Amino acid sequence: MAGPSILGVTNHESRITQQDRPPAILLMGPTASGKTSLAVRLAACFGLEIVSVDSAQVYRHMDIGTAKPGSETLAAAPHHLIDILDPSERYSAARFCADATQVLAEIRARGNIPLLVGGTMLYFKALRDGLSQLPQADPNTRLVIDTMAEASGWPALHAELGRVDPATAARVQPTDAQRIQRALEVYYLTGQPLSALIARGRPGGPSYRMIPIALEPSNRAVLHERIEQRFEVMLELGLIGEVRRLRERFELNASLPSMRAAGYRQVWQYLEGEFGLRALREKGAAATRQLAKRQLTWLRSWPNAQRFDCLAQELAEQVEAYLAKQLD
RNA sequence: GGAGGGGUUCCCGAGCGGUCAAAGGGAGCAGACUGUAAAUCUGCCGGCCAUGCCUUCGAAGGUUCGAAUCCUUCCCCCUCCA
Repeated sequence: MAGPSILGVTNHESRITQQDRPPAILLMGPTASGKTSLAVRLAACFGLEIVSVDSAQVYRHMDIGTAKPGSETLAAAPHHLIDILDPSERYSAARFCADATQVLAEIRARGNIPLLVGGTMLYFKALRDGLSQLPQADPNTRLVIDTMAEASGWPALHAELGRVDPATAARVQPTDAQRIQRALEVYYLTGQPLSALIARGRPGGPSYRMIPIALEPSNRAVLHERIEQRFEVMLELGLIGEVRRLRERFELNASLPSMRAAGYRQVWQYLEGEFGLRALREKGAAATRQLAKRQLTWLRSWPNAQRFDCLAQELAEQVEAYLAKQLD
């Protein structure tokens, strides 16, 4: 099931009705930019319903390392799409689209305005632009492809992709195992090249009037400091124990999306004895800095976003003032 | 005090007379991104008036057409014997 585009603005004729559509606020920012506290404040201030856009906070029992809002916060400001899966399960952009679509409809039915908050930029984009009609991930097919890759290597599979789907092969690196696998998976499942299915367009029209807000640090070094301190606090709060308990309670392995999340992956490696506590500190923080960097790359390319310095003292007031005008 | 080993570009670490601004890795920076996205991948990574020039391989000298690579002295670090 492909998720329809519910927030899209790609449809030109829809601009006329832009003002008629109900608003949906998008609060986007890198990790450690203070999204949660700002969201909680805005929700209280404007009576908004918070919808999490976060590929890691969807997992139950992954609380410390995902900087999930605490129970008191959640009680005061409920978040949708948090704690909806076990760490042994797999989520996806498409499932997010479907889930978000439903949640947004419910919020709308209640007469409320949604505040979508998070840092998973692909999910935001999928919501904005929609997703093409494509088959969902198939574990068996992926296993087959992995087996082939082990035997002949990813460049060989890239060559194979070049035969069945030259267009996709041309834009995917021979080293990009993940995308080669996905493209081949789509082809094996449907008999159609991924590029052909994508060429049919993305279904769904815009249903909401998006108000995109981007939080960006005016000083990267300060964000880095925040990230380092926060990872340190996570360790103090027992991140290692959290992962240890997850491993006892669930059937997990290092290749699951949940265990590849920034911080979790490094703790996993630490528990496997790959390195010590000192290296864990460095690697965990570095992984988080790199995540923030990729998020910022996404944010820069987001069109028409209202941008705020997440390090500003008056951030909350600034955003409040902006929103008050937008929702007027 | 004696015997060895070592100090290399932000970090780790190769190099051991020219093909070396110096392998590789890490970090960092920039970018890509359609069901794994907190993922995956790509490029850059001493400086510059830039098909060349300048500064760099602990410091200072020396050998040589030519040194990060050889010699001398000095300064640090590590191991071992005392």
